[in-house]
Amino acid sequence: MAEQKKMVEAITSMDVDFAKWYTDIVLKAELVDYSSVRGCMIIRPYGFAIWENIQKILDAEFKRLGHENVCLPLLIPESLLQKEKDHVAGFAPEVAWVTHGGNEKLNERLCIRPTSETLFCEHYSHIVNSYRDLPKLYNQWCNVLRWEKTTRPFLRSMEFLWQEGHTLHETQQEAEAETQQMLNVYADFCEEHLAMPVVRGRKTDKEKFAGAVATYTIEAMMHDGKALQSGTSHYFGDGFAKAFDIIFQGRDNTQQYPHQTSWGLSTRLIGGIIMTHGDDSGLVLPPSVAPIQIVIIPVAQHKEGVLEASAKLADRLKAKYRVKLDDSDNSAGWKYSEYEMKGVPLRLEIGPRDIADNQCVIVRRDNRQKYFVKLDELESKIEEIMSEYKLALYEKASANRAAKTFSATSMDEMTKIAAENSGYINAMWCGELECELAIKDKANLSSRCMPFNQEKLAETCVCCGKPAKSMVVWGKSY
RNA sequence: CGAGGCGUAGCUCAGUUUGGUAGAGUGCCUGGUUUGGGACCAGGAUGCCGCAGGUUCGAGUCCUGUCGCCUCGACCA
Repeated sequence: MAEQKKMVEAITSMDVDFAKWYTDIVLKAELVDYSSVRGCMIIRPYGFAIWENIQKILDAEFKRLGHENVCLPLLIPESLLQKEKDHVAGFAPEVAWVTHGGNEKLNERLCIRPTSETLFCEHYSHIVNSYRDLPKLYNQWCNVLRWEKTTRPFLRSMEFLWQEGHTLHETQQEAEAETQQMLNVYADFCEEHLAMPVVRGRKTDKEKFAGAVATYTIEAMMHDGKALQSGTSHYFGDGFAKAFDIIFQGRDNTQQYPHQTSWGLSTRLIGGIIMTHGDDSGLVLPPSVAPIQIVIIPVAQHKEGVLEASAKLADRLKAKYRVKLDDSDNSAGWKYSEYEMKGVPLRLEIGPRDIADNQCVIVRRDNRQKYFVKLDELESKIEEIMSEYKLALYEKASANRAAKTFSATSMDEMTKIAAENSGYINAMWCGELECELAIKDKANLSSRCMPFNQEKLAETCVCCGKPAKSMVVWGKSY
């Protein structure tokens, strides 16, 4: 493994100040710029390209599973938002209101969507009449706004981009299966495309979505041991349907309420990618979503034939990869640092010596390992290196998670571990809110989820000692 | 929303204690030499000192207010 040396003095080291390291990367890799509105970020081309790649992959998967894209309004009338009482109670503190149209005060305030359940419900109530109209499998890619108190680029911005799937089903079983299916779509996407291992599980009642019967989540662990809720999928039962009068005539000729789901994944995930794979030289991107997968850097480019050879390689690789040839006047060393900052998975160097030997040099972003590759076998070698690279990212992230996952069977043990470490603590729980609050109070940990992969660590609740109902992953979250 | 920190050149910041010509590094532009890990030389451009009031002969500096950003808590995708 090549020596890991910090090349870029401009970034704060992640061990010194992880939060600062994060903002340094976000700005210096040109993912975002701050805007003049608090908490709202400008997503720059390089950052947006990552999102577009995420979109492309997920959108294809949604459609493969039968979902259709739609576009609903940005504004929600207050009366509509108010219809489901748990939902409005959950979101009221963080909605922004439009009160005027031009100079005229509106009769009814309009809320800027924090999420679109209510809009989908209203629409569904118009278009669903029969079981033959079901299921409805809609999704939209859009922006939403939540009046957040503390904001950070990607991780928690007031306005953010996401997709929200909203589906209606004839039966509970179908809706529950949809909820699980979509959670797995997210989880597989994270693991296969983003090289981010996730824990799949269910949220406790305290942590679940406002108005949901059940909320499922995928939790990723960041490099500093904190958890990031990276995607959620909710089962609503027929609560929203009742509140919004969505009624269909069933196969048995009776009036019935459909069962509903929603699921979402946001630009927050980009923050997750940064904090999962990044290092002191900058961003480290998984190939699936990297805007540039291979950067070609001509060495001694003023010498005859170098630029021509570089351009030829770029054309050749463009058939299969997102490639950039940097023939700017900056020195080769400058370019190395620049594209490391930007997390480009592979760097291809080609100079006079390589041309003479009919080869090029390929360098991996994650460990700077160098490969001397004959041009005849370029594509096959790149494929090999790329898949090793991707695997290495996944393994590094898994190793970090394993090293920072603990378990506890008593409160003393739990508080001690929490005080000395950052990470997940697995512990048994009785299911009572009281204990959840007590754990927050004593160990400053919140429940991240009740994993589907349960392990019986003890018979009793870590907090109260009463019989335990499930194992919970506890931690600190973003 | 609580506690703390910060707003001066594109960026990072010094200058504020003790009021008196607006600074450095980096980046940017021009020309030349370089080019296998952020090159070098020479020349050049760039400021409503966050904003609004006030004190003063004079304010980047003092006072009041206000807006914004960052960090840590509380709340949340």
